[in-house]
Formats: sequence, C-alpha cells, structure tokens
Amino acid sequence: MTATSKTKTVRTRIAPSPTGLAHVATGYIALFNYAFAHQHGGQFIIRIEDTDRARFVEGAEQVIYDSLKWLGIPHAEGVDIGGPYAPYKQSERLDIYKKYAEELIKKGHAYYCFCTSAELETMRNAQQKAGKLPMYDGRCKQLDPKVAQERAQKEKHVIRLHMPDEGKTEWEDLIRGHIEFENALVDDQVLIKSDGFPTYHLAVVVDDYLMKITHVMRGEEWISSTPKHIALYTMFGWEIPQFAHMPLLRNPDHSKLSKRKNDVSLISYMKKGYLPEALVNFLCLLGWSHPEHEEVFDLQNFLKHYAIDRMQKTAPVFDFNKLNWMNGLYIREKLSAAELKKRLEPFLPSDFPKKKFDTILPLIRDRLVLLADVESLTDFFYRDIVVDKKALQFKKADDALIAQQLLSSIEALKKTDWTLQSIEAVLRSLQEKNDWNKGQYFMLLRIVVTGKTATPPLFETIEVLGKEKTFQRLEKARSLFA
RNA sequence: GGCCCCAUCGUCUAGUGGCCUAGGACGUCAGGUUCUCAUCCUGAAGAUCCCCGGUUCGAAUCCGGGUGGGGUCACCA
Repeated sequence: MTATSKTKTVRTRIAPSPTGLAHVATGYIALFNYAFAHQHGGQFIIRIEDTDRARFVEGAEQVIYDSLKWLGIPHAEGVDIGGPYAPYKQSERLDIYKKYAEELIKKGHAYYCFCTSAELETMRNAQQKAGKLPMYDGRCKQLDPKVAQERAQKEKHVIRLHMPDEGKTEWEDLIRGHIEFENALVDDQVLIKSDGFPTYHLAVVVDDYLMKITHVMRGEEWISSTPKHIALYTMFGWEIPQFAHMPLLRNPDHSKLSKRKNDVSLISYMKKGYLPEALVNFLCLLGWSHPEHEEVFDLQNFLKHYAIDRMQKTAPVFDFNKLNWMNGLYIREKLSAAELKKRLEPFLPSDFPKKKFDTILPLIRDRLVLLADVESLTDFFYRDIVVDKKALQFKKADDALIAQQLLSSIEALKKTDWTLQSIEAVLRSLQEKNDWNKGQYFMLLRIVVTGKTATPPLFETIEVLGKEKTFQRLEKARSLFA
C-alpha cells in the first residue's frame, strides 16, 4: 500500500443489476463491504449496473434498496439518496463510457469490431472443433484504424479491448493473496456493445475510478475477469484499487447458490418471517469468524470486530438449519415482547383476535422458528377445529372411559373461576382421583380443545381459549362417544 | 477441456510449527425436566485435519506433486 492510499478515504460499493429480486448474496457482499468501509471510517455506496437492457426488470432497483434497508445496511450514496458522484445509475452515464472507450481507441488499447454474432458463433464452433479454447481471434484488430473509424460511422459495431498478447497480470488479493494470469489467455473483451451500452467490464472500471472506489470487494466469480479490469486501469493510467474476492455462497450440493435450488431473494426471507438481525448474524458467520469466538452478536458488534484478515477463502454452504436455529433464538431471546409483537403484526391472519395477542404470545414464543409460523401455532384459538373420533381413541382407554373423562372434565371446569390456577387444580385432581393415565387423559383434552397433538401447555391453552369455546369443543367431542 | 480459486466433524468454523490423542456452534442421537410439542439442562456419536512425498527435533499449520470440489471461458452481470 502506498503512502497516498493510506490517507485516502476508503470507499467500497456494491454494484447490483436490476435483473430480478435482490439476491441474498447481494446482501452478503453488501454486509462485508459496509463493514470494511465502516471499519476504516470510509463510505459504502450503491451503484446500479443496468447496462443489460435485455435482462432489465422494472422495479427491481427499488427492491434492492428496500432489501438492504430491511437488513439494516445503510449506504452513503446511491441513486435513491444522491451523492457527489451522481448519477449512480449506469444507464445515465452512457456518454462517459463512450468518451473513455474512444480514448482507448486513440491510444491503441481498443478497436472497432464489426463481426456479427453469427460470425462469432461460427468462429467459436470452429475453435472448439479444433480443440482450441473459444476466444475472439482478433480479426478486426488487423483493420486499418482509419478505415475502421469510417466504417464505425455507419456500420453496426462493438468496441473491443485490445488485451496485451504477452506478459502476465497479477495482483495481491486482500483475501486470497497473489493471483496471476497469462495475458495471452485473456479474451479481447467487448467494452461497448452494438447498442451503445457499455459492458460490465468497462463500466465497472470507469465508475469505480470516477467514484473513487478504493477497495473492490466482490464474489470470487469475478476473479477470472479481474485481469481485464486491471488492464483497463493500466491503460487509462489510473491507480488500481485493492481487490478482495469473497467466497461464493453455495447450495447444499456445493454449487453456486442459485434460485433454481433455493429461495434466494432477500424479500422471500422477509416474507417467510426471518428476522433481519438473525439473517445478518448468520451471514456474518459465513466465511468469517468472530475473534472472540462469539456466535450470536448484532451488527454493531460485527462492525466493531470485523477484520478482513479473518476472512476464509473457502466457499461456504448456506445452511438453512443453522439459519432457522438462529432465527428461533432471536425470537425467543433477543427481541423484547413488545418488539416481537410488532414484528409479528404483518404475519397475523386477518381473523386473528388481536385482543388476545398478549395472552397468546407467551404461549408460542418458544415455539416460533419463523414469524410466519404464528398462524399454524395459534389457529385453533380462533378457527373451528375438526376432531376425528379415531384421533381420540388411545389403547389406554375405551370409549366408555373417554365419555366419562369428557363428562367429568366438563363438570369440573364448570366449577372453576377460569383462572389458570383453578383450571389446573381441578383437572389435575380429577386425573389423580380417578387414577387416569396422565398422558392419555391430558392428550385427550388437548386434541379435543385444539385438534392437535402438539400445542402450548394444556391449562394455559384452555384458559386463553375461554369458557365458551372450551365447553363447546368438549361437548362436541362427548357427542362422538354418546 | 483451458485458465483460475479452494480443501479441518454431515454443515458453519477455531487453529498461523510444539498448548491438538484437533476446540466451539448447527444438525443428529440418548437422558433429564414435563400433560404433548417447543424451550431449557446433561451427555454421546461424529474429522486417519483429502492423499502422497519433502522441509523440520517436531506439521492440520511451511513446500512440491496428485486427487477432489467450485468458478470462469457471452455484444449477462
């Protein structure tokens, strides 16, 4: 690192494309970019790379901001909030790229190419047949610059990078150390497409330079195109930023995390009821470990302890088991009751009795893994249940006994003042007095009043369910055994 | 296939030459608490540190070679 770069303000960025819902990997990369900038007192910004018109998705850009906001990762500059290097959207910077591409042509580092996609395909097929690697053969490089210049006025064309044919390109990756490539093996990348839009490779370099990005932290899938980027910085005579290639998130089958095999949009995590705090905590632990070996910590703690030298190079598998555990943990231990109530609000079904929220919540808190579980855990409190007679018939009791147990329970409950204490006292003494099998008897009542075999504790459930519904369900069950 | 990256329990990881007969977490299994489930508590199984060489008094840790996995080879990012 040079003396000047030490004094330079650290600036990092993410450069997502609005081609769909924001990917969890985008959040992952954003998190580490943010932490790095924060640690160095610098800025983390968002730039929208919308140079691919074919894949552009309306509204996708807003989803990116919403998703990162949900995660709690703030950016210092961006299309939505502006900043000193605006515009932050590449489609609004076309003139800039064109100007720099032309500069490259003048310097002899780029050239016009008039090959059609059909020609290129034929060329690649031939190369593959011959057992050679598919690469642009540079046929348009031979064109006389003046002739090419003239043809470019009226013919459809692209501008290609004239990659050096010899030597090698190398850099010290902040995460991986020394990496080098033979220049001869690097393709003459298209820089400006025939529609006048730049490709990623030109745009990213120009913008990172103009926006004073000092550290490029991105996924490892970019390693093999980094030589092209470094070549561009060199040709322009610009200082090359530091590169840090983060490990790729993987599917359980070890392939690159994809929406084919998993739910990967940040919005889908939100909708399922993952807490952003839990997801962030989980993400922090992929490829990075806490210096004090903590597993559960918040974003502030991460920001305080983050250091790039604790980054792992291995691509981690995204383990939903651990994420779910983390989410349940945050629900039951990290959120206050009031906060949990607030978070649960959007997940309550329309027929949920909000008046009973405070009494129901403690009964399900330890049982929630996802916020969206609230419905399946509470539905019997406010929806009609269906109880099958067979479900009530256990080996340990015949029909007559069951009928007796139901009748006695009804009578006993009628004598209570419907407090938890009295409900429990009355039912327990009934069970003890008759020496009924504890498991059978309480399970009978459980199924009768909830329709389920797994519920919150029975007495609390009855108390919250209320007199009316409890008696109604007990009577209905009794009628099955009449 | 070429190039590049990577390699510690099923998974996330600790480990930077002796403290490692490899530690923690998730998951799994067993037991305890208990009216079920969940929580909680206790315990267990689970890694010849991918393999083979080398350096060294000593290697999971350094070096080389294999093997395996992944990424990338577009007018997509």
